[in-house]
Amino acid sequence: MSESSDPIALLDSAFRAATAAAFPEIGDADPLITASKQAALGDFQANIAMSLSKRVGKPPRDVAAAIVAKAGAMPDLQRIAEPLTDKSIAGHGFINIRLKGDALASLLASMDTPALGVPAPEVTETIAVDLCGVNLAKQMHVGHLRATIIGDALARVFERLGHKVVRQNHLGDWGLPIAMVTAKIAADAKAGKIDLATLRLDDLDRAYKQAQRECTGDEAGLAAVERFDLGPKARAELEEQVSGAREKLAAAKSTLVKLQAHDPEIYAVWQRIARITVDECVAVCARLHATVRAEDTAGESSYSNELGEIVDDLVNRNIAEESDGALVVRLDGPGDLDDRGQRISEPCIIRKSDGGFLYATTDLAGIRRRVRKFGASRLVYAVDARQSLHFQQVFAAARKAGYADMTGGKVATLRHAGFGMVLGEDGRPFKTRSGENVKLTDLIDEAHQRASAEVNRRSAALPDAERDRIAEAVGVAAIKYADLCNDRMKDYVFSFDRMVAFEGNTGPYLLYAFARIKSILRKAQAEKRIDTGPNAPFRKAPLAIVQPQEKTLALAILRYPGALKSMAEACEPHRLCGFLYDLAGAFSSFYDACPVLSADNEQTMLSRLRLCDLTGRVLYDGLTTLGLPTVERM
RNA sequence: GCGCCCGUAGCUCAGUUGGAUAGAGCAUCGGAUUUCUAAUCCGAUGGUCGGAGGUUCGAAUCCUCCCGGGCGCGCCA
Repeated sequence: MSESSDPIALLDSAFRAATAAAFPEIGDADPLITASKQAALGDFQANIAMSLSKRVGKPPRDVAAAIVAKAGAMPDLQRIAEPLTDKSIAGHGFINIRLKGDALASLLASMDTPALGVPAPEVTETIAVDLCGVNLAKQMHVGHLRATIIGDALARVFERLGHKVVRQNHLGDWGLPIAMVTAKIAADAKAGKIDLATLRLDDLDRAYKQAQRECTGDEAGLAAVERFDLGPKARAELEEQVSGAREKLAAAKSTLVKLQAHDPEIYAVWQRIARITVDECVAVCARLHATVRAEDTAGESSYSNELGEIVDDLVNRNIAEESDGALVVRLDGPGDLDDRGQRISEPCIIRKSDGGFLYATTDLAGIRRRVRKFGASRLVYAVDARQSLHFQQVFAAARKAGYADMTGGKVATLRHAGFGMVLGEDGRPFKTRSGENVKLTDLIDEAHQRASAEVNRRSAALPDAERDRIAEAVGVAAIKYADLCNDRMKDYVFSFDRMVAFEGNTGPYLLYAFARIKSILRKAQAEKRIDTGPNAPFRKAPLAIVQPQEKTLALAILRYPGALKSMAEACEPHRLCGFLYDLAGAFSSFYDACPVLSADNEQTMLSRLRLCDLTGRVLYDGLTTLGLPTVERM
């Protein structure tokens, strides 16, 4: 068992022992160690005395005094904490704890490894992360932003903690809407209107929308005309429109049949459309600094020949039943609870009365594949919060069907990491002026452009090509951090104007802190002739934690492993964002108050240089785990 | 009608297992650069934590009810 560098863990075990010694009748009790909110009171506090007071029948301050008497005498605690006395007890019975500078130094030193204090997982899991979720023949737009950014960040944190991650881009590439656009493209190609070889996603996007319109007849309008007898002209126009739409729809349905039968001509067109879509999606994700590769794509089409089998299986085992001609899985039984232990009154429909399958059927197949084929013990879905009920139904149905059962008797954890909407500054869903969805490429372009203006102004001396790279990184970091730093479940307001300031709690602020550290290291080498290579001696220099800013920085760094764990457990990237912002803030204060290269003496300089280096590595690691790009200077 | 999510400073948001005087950023005001990048730092102003009850030594946090906003709810995805 390696020594933990987490002060809370050390204090927890010490105070646990002290409490057991002071009150043997209680046995094991959580000492309730937390970081102090106010540095003036201490670094950490133990809140156990208040909670124990009633159980042992003594006033909280007396309980605290008894624990302090035992804890103060423990060698383990004496080594790391300032002496504990009655003065350590404050208020109702809070025990304030202050760590010694040299204890912080040795904790930092033990964390100063390539893993940065992050322990290997007790069990290496395979975790499937559903992310991105694009549709065939459609440009990635702001609706895919969060699914991509959040899903990628979650995938990264699981990987960082040592798990195996399977990314699944659940591509919407099957069904009638897809057949509509495929029919249109196939017809246009046959008529020589378009060239499949040079077709681009923009063309497909337009064709998709047009196909949707062409297949949608104004049946209600026609009915109204007939009912109210609004004249032969209106009637004729509507009849023509409706019959045209009916024709197109019939053509789409026949295309769907051909597609499902892998008709060579139609299937080739469809494959071409899929290729164009996936290539573009991968390219946009790369610009977003999100890892989504072509091989991470798992289209709905890839499940198409499993759906019948799944439905048969559920029917044969009496899990699904008929209801109004459709097949449903009822989920209102005692064992069919959602994540919060609530009963789900709405059944999960797995087959329509016309025999067609639904997205719930596909998602069941997805769960089965992820658990059985990939061996995933955890399934995480970064999908819009509005699909919450859908996922609760599908999860409950999958559990009922045993599709989440793993070999060995355990049941895979199914989790919907839902997220709120991206809003414009008017508080309504973020759209362009004309009401269209904002394309991600346009979003990135604008952030890049706005960042360029700043970079050109502030860093005019850097070469053009580097300035451009920095601007793109700053823009992308701004977009991603703005998205990740809020509570996932809430809607958030997207504002270039606020983002372009690049001040305060923003992605660029974090990048800036990192760039300043890199700058110090460059100067150390260039001007002080200090070796800053991978095995440089300064990386083993004794750390001296003396100034308040050094202490605050040290305490922040030590929280890193816990911050990663917390983000992964809650599937909440904003926890790591908060940590990184605290760390960057602690560094900025340190930077301001504690000269590094011009420190009073050599030891101080080397200690601070090592502190900078460690901070820089934690920042880099954390930013990378969130999926934010970094730059060496800016 | 039922269900889910949300409501914290002028604005945008944090707030850990229930813990001390509810915190940041932006905005406003005032300071800091002969010294490692001022995209920075230090300080000030700013609060009926939507409301009312309840549980508790202690509630923004847990429970109940109400108000307000958003989103869902059997054959779209």
